Amino acid sequence: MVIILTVVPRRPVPRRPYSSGKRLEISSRKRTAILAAARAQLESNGFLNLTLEALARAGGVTRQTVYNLFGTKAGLLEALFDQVASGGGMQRMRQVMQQSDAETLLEDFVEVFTNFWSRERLFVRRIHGLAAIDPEFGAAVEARNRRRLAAAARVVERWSATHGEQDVAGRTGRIAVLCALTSFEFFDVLAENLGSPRQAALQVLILVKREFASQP
Amino acid sequence: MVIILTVVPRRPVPRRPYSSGKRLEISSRKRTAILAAARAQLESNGFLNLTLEALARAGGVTRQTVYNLFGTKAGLLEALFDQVASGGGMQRMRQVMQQSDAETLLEDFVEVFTNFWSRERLFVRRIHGLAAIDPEFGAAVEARNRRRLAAAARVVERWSATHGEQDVAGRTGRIAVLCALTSFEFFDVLAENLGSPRQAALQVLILVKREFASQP
DNA sequence: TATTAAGTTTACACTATGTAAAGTCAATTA
DNA sequence: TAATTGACTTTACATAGTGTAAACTTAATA
Repeated sequence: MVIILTVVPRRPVPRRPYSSGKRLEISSRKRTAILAAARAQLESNGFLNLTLEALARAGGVTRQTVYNLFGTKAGLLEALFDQVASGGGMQRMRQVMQQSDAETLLEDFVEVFTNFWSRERLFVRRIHGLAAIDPEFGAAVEARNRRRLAAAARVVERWSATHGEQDVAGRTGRIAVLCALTSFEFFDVLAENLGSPRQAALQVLILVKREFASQP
Repeated sequence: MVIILTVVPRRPVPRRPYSSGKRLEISSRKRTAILAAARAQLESNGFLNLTLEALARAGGVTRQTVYNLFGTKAGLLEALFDQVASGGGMQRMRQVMQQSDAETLLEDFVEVFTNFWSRERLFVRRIHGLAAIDPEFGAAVEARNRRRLAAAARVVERWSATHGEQDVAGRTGRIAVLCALTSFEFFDVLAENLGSPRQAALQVLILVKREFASQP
């Protein structure tokens, strides 16, 4: 007869409330420090040489603390990804989409992305690279791209409504082109070849306007 | 007193010739099998889950054989990269660049790349992704991109010569745009959004032609 | 002042890369 | 045909990184 003992709870049930405060602040500061270190490391040395050991050292904590805060390496990257995306000006998208004038909407749409790609260029390059080599991670990034596609669709529809043109086929094509022209990958290659992100942003706007001025 | 013995040579100097033949064939077949397995693995499961152990199993050899043949994991990837690049139709570039008619040259230039990106899409995506996350590997890929930039420059110059237009500033801008429009990254995003590589290739050609028809 | 939770310390299991050296065996050559 | 050769295997080991577990430390809180 086999007797299986129940697992002993590691942390006893608390018998009186304890909502931290100062301790949570310290914890949060460490969290921020680790994320900052991860970002710097990722941008300078790339992903393959990014070790949690070095990260913990740079953040002034132990490797175990990193695991306590983020669970796994992938979890840490996700957290970093979210932090940059939310803090990087992507929330301006909402205001922009409220824009009523179709022409201004288009210009602002382009500007929001070229701005973001420009400021977070190295970081986004690494993240998208990671998505390209790893299917699992790629799925997470693809979800965000779909949101951009949806936004692009609304921009095109707004445009078509005021300019009263384009059949459905032409419209979907235009959405795809707008999406591709405002993609990070296109921006990055363009910036590389033109020598500066500023020039690339201008060029993207020119190409987008040309696309919308064309008659299919 | 410490006595250090000299290292015994592991493989004695051969005292009679021995140029294999059939054995080299077997070796070469195994090499091919390993590369094929690496490619399949890379395309389906990505880079992070690519282990030399699984590769060796798939190729029907030992892990040590992989090391004998390719040195390291990076060496194996380089070999695979070279194999695909040389065998994938990239050598057609030379013929294309001989083309005298500027219009046809431009069209063929675009076609060579969209063809290649189309056929080797997943593979190139992984390789470029790897270049994006790892600075060291990135340098190797960048060298190839510079070659494409040089080729694009020649195409633009040929065009400007026959069409007798464009100042130097306009020409360098056009080179950058041509390069960006024919880049893999742009093609990949476009194919994703349009639903097929075929459509993407057509769209790239349209955009390139529009760029060259424009007056700056 | 006892309790609580965050963080540290220490230890371990597991996986993967890379190196080293002895052993196997079929193809080659004298 | 028999010794030689070299590609491959087998076995072993070193190193590095990820991830888990549990006991211990310490400062903030009730």
